[in-house]
Amino acid sequence: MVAKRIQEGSYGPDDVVMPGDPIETGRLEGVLGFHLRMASVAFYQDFSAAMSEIGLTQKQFAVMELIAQNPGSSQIDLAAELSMDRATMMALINRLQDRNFVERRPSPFDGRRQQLLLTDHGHAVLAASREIIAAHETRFTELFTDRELETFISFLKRIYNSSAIKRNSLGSS
Amino acid sequence: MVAKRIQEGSYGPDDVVMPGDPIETGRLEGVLGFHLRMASVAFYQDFSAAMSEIGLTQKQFAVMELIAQNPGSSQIDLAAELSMDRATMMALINRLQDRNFVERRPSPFDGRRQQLLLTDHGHAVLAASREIIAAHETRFTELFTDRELETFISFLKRIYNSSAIKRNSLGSS
DNA sequence: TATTGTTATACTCTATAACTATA
DNA sequence: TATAGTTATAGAGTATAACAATA
Repeated sequence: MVAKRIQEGSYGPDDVVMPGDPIETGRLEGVLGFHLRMASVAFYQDFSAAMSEIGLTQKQFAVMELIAQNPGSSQIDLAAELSMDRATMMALINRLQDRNFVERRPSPFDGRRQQLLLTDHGHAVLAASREIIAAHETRFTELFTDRELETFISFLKRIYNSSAIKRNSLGSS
Repeated sequence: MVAKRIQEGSYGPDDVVMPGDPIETGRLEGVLGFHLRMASVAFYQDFSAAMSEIGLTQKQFAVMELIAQNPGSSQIDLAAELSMDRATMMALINRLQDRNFVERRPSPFDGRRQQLLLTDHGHAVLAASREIIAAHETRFTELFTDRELETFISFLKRIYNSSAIKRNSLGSS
């Protein structure tokens, strides 16, 4: 390690780390959002590697599970459930439709809506995905006891069910 | 609610959800990765809203904190620390450099490397960001006791420090 | 007027591949 | 040969704005 006598704008040769020095996380160590993001990235990377053959992303898989569980639901419904934008969901569904995983049908109840349904192919892909994802999940859940996992998930839910976002958002237009 | 008698490929009018029906998460309820992603999205959205004026992303902020803590470190060092790709880090640093937050200097120790440093402006922006982010963090951390928070962070670290990714990855080329 | 879908646009993150310079 | 940076390219998520059709 090298002594760091850092003052803004004045770095001398002795003030910088040397090649090979370990990176110190410093202030980030106490930042919940940082650890959450790192964990999310780790999960994402393992998911992507596991699903590389099928080629579904986490969001796409979640959407297909939701459509399977709630056939006939609309893009707006799913977007709201996943905290996504309308236009983002539109693009996501387009990709799933292009691959013949998902079908749009005009809603008989509301002319503005489209019912979303899985195709036969979509059901088959979802079934195959579930197996791969079960193994992927296990690689992480095995790091915890059942009780820890329950606590962990309750903490995560506390984050995304909180009203922090609404309190902070400006309501949009 | 509507009875669902779902069989693959055969949906009748009574097999679908009605407009207004709540979306059920179904199988996703037991998927750790789903809850982790939802929490991460909630954090991300609050972060973005809070930082809209400054316009730093979570990753950009983390990189600036790491450079502040480890002046002179290289893109490769930071990329490895944050589980990012070389090219991704390159693009990220380019953006920070274009905004005059970060400076690249040829390393005196290794001709292949560039030392990364914050500019004076970068230090000022980082200081302002820290205050905003402290408020953002509090909106979530106040949902937990100190002890819960400690447990929560230890769980998240267990995820991203695990060897699950390496075990699953194909080693790349 | 409000809602849903749609289209267009733009930025960021992510990753791969290939190239250059250096070790 | 391996490493660090660089460039080009591409796909995905994210968001905003604007428009059409419908409620």
